[in-house]
Amino acid sequence: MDYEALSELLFPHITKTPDDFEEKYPPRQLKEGARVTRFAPSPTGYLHIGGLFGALTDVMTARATGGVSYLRIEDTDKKREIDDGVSAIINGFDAFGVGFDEGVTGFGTEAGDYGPYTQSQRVEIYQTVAKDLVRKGLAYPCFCSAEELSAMREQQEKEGTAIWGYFGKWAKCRDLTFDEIKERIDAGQPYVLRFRADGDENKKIIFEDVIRGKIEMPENIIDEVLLKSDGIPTYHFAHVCDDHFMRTTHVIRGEEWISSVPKHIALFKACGYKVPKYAHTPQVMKIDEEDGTKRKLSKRKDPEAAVSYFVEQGFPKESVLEYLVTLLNSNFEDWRRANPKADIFEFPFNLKKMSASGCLFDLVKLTDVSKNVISVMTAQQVYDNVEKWAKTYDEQLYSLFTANPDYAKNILNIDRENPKPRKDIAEWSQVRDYVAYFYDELYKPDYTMPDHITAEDAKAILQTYTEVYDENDDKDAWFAKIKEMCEPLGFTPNVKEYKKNPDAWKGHVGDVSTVLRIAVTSRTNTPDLYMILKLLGKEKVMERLNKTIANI
RNA sequence: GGCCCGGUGGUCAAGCGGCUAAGACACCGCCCUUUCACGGCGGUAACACGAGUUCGAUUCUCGUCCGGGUCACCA
Repeated sequence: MDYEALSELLFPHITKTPDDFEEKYPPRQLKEGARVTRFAPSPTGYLHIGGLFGALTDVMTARATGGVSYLRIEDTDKKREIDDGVSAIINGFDAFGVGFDEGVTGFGTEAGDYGPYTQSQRVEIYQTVAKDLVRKGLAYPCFCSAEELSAMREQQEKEGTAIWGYFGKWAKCRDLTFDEIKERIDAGQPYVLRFRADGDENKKIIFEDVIRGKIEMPENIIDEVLLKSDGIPTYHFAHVCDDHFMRTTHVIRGEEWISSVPKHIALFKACGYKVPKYAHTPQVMKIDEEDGTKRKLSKRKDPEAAVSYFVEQGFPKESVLEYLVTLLNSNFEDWRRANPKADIFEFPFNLKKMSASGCLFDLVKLTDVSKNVISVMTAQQVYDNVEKWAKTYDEQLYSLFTANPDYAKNILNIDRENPKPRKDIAEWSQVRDYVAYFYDELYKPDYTMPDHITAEDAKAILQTYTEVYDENDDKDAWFAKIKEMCEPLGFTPNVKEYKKNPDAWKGHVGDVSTVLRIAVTSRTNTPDLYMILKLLGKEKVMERLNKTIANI
């Protein structure tokens, strides 16, 4: 077989050689140990939490080693592609402040010297490499139809062959003569380009996965499709060409790719390229509500898998990132305690410390992380975040806040500057309820008093308070007045005294405060009541006290 | 079915041949406290199972079981 002639027959339009691209994309000049990583999604839907998880792994690996991370769009399957797939990905990352050093940066824009970073624009590269492979006798055209292929597969299942696929005696087009090929091509018969595998199924290939250690698998014997009938590469071939010419050092991807590593290594070797290091990450799972089993988060079944879910719920981006990094490297939480103010991307992330087993996405833990994140924000930061969130997700809250930003900030600042700030808020969507009693528009009065307080006592407490209430009191004076009220009403100002002798009193100062609290906020639990009264102002406080007295 | 990955408390996880088997979240109790929250202290709770190697296995090997992945002109 004259492979040279075959390569010209198949790729008459390709005039470049792989060397031209070697020159165009020279090895990167980076310091020792710097890693080049990439996140390579296909634009088939919204960005989901697993994607964020993977991208974070790429970006943090590059940052921690002084390397480069880039975003490559794998749009080689036009059937599955959706219209705004690329923007969904870009916007998703933007929303979470995850930035790549190179690659696609927006619709039709990109940065970096190793582009284009969109596979559909790299067809010349793939075909140049493919032509070279044909010239070397390492690839051949295959004219088998989809029907023939599925018939082959059925036959293999029936015969119980250990391996399914296009190989050995099943590879009907493997040894076609030049004339046979030419005849079919001239007849316009469609074909794919297949790799001529030379692996031995009885031999093992061993590679070192950065996360999992040694993995041993049978050599690849399948004549994998390199170029589809439209001349577009398959994932496998594009992966090899792109990660070579983009000079990727570490291929970080989901564990579903482990089984195709022998294929990829064989391809890298056939092309004469250095094999990159592989790191196969664990999958993010969830418990299936129906059967209670652990399973991979699914785009279709799990709305919370979409990154937009967290945006809608109002989780700050920092919270989601912090939580995800605790999943990535469990020593992150220790680092965070030691470096409470540091930027998350300064964390010395280590791929090797990643767990190999799949982890459940734990919303409860996220909530805890988020409360901590929000608790150290300033009132201004919280306000800005809430304003931005509410603008799209809670119009009423937005207009209440923006009508009087200072009032809102003062509310959000209650107890916030304490050495140990409160941790009430995990998601911005909770703010509405948190501030409800500060706004008449949101306030739902509820005059229910605790069971052990009679209506008469509650009325007496409130009546007395209206008489002594002075909005100019400082906190000490204010509380002193409440204590003074106690004894004449049959309550003790001393909680310990009450516990010692509960039968002697109707209750203690805490109960008096509770009545007051309920009258003003309709809640038994609130932050500092003094500040609440202060912010509400005399007029509104008196109004609520009187209404409560009238309605108990 | 073949091949591969994984399996430490409810969850995330340290641990790499000898430990009373860390820590975080959740849960429970106590303390602090005008409520709640915060904070402090304490508690319940785990090495899937069976062989083997070894003086000694959570750690190494094999098998079983369970969970996951993969075997497309999808990525």
